[in-house]
Amino acid sequence: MKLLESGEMYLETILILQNKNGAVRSLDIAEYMGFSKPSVSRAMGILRGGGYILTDADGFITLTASGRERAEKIYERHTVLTDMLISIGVSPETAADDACKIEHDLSDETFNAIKKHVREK
Amino acid sequence: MKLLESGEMYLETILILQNKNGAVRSLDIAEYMGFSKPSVSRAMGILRGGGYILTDADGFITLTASGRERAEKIYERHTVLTDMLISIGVSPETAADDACKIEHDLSDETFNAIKKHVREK
DNA sequence: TGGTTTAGTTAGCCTCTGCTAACTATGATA
DNA sequence: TATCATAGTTAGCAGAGGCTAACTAAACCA
Repeated sequence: MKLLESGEMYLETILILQNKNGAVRSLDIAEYMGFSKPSVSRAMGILRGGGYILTDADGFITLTASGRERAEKIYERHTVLTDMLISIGVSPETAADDACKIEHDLSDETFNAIKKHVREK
Repeated sequence: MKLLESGEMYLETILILQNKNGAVRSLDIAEYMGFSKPSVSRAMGILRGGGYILTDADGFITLTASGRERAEKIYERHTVLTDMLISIGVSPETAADDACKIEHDLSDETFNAIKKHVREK
């Protein structure tokens, strides 16, 4: 099952909320992302179907191993790209916004080159 | 009228083909982008409606002033981003592919910071 | 003149990913 | 107990942007 950009955004959000609050519910995700409950509900169904998350009887959501791996990959991209942009003079807010937009699009080759470049500065 | 990412890709392609061949028809665009004729036909209708292109009686397509401005802006982003990625060690082909994906997403602030950074190296 | 190729359009389908409206199920409270 | 709030789901709409099938219209050729 191929995970699209929106799926990656949801996984990343789950990881962020999990690190911040411990437990994550659909409604937290909806509030954080500014999306409606049904949008999140459907997305969770897709992520569940793809084996990226588990939902317990009380509606609490956890990442599976593959979900966590994917979420952490995207989150790493987010932080590295944001830092890189800030380091060349972009304002923190814009840097985070733009990192968010491009973190899903870059090839591994390009991302690794950027990461290496940032480290060597 | 708001131009979306796909519209920018079409405008950029028209500019590239115009610079390469002089005259541009829908079919050239379809072939270059790997899209079907109807997809291009509809996109040209939208660009025409937005005042970005003109089509003459023989089906030849030209950019209006605003279309050219927009196309050149994107094309500049494409070349600057590609060069930047190559300069940090990304292979030319991957650099062009990734530039193509992110050229539409970056804010002006971020793009200008990247451009400045490339020039100062 | 009649058939084929070429270019473009029209109609309509599909997927993705937002949305609202309305339902269900559960738990708390008056 | 009856009501209300909270969380999630279901049904169905919208728009962007691909697609195929099938049509039109012009040009070219035997």
